[in-house]
Amino acid sequence: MSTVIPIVSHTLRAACSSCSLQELCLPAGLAHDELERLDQIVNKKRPLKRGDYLYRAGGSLQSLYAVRTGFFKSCVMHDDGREQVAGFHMAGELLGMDGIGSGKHMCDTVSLEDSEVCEIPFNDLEKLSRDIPTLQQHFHRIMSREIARDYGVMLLLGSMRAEERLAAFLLNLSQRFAARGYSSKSFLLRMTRNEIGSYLGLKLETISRALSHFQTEGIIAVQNKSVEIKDPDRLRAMVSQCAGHPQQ
Amino acid sequence: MSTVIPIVSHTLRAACSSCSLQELCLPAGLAHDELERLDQIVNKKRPLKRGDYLYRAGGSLQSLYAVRTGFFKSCVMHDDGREQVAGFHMAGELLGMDGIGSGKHMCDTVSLEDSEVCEIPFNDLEKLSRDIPTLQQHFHRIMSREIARDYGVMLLLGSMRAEERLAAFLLNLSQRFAARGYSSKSFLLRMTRNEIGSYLGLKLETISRALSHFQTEGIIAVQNKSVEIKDPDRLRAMVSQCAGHPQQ
DNA sequence: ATGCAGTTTTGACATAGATCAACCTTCATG
DNA sequence: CATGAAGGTTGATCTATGTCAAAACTGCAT
Repeated sequence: MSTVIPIVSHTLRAACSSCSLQELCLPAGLAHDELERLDQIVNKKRPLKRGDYLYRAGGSLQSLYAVRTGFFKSCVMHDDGREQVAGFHMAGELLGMDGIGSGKHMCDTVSLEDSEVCEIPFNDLEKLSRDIPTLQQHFHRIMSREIARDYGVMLLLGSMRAEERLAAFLLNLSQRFAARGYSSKSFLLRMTRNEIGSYLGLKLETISRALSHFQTEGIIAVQNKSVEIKDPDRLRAMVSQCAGHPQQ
Repeated sequence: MSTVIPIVSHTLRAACSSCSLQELCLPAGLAHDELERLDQIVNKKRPLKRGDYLYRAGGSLQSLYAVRTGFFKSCVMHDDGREQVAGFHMAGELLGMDGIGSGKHMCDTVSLEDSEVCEIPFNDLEKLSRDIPTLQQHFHRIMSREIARDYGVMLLLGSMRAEERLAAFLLNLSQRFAARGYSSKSFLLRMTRNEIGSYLGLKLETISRALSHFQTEGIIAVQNKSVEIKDPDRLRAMVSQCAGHPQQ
């Protein structure tokens, strides 16, 4: 008797209906039968290894992607090669929305650790969201929240000093881990100091110094990629009222 | 014979179908009968005077607004009162999309000159866009383009030097005026140096010095609010290849 | 285990842009 | 037309953060 090993294609039907990220992700709020219709259009992509590109700037946009596991960065690039990290993405977040307007991706999105994504063909999503108002509304909310997040980053880049920016960044990560059921106090930085710096508009040395400084102040404990937040209140205080906030 | 002066309510039906901004604005690409259905839900609001708020951060979001005439700024505010201009808006642009996610506006939007807007009740827009795929697609493109624009601002704030930022800003204004049929070479700055500085993450003195410098270089001519771009190529060159681009 | 490339830390020094201050210009208002 | 407030320009100085450099650490690949 021989065992038949089935040949699987690269993409498999995903199952939003049984996914633990349901409530964080695109399907949030859908009824059971609506979920099943969403399952019909969402594909699970083969896993990405660290360093793999999910998509590249300029490539034509066919699908959006939801992070199932892992961690990503999105980078916008200047003509001359300067690169800026525009965001970090974790489980449940939707990627690719910047490319809908032009039909082409506007940034590179790269896996920072072994990751898995669900692929959502965009035409199908538009079609389905005409039928399912809850889905339509939720998709609009997700896009809008991306705009609101971007405004926050502008505020950070435009009017906060180095240590405030880093404090805001750590608090933001902490919150997002908490929302996913991980510890808000203790987590791993999946990205390098250089990538943090790029995101925050600072140089890697500045990030390194600021982390060291937070540590000597007893606000956090860092060792390599691992961070423990010891005094979240002081972190929060740094962000909101940096004494008269002189800039630069 | 007495002339009867009709009492008009504050909001009147708008007429996208006969609006000259049609192709820049929400109705772009709609067929004639679809346009008429859009007209049914869009209201023209009473004019705003310079300094009037279109909406305030924290206020509940009921409608999006399309700029019909005039000029606006959007400001995000920090807890401690620091304020950052997140964008400037001109005719044909859609405002308020940042608030859909939370149901509350995330920024203040203020008229910088006497202006008029069309009000688009958001629930009606969602409903109508389920019926009119072209409208749905176009709305998605508009939101996406706002995200893409924000990425551009992040790049600017995170990795460009003062004069590059200002050059990019002037070119962006120039382009947008051109798209509306105005001169791309010669226009008025509707905002103060302080507001430009806030948007670009710089101080007003820096803006003033950079403008003066561009002028002595023969790249532009400035007098108060009026700008003439004399050498757009050099402006473009400043943005894309600032010699090895050391940062700050 | 060993070596090597990439990452991080830390120090010394340089500088872009902030801050402070004085003065000038423009424009709205009585 | 006079007056004052807001906005803009310019100079002198300060400082946060960038730049450069060296050394230490980490972890993958032989």
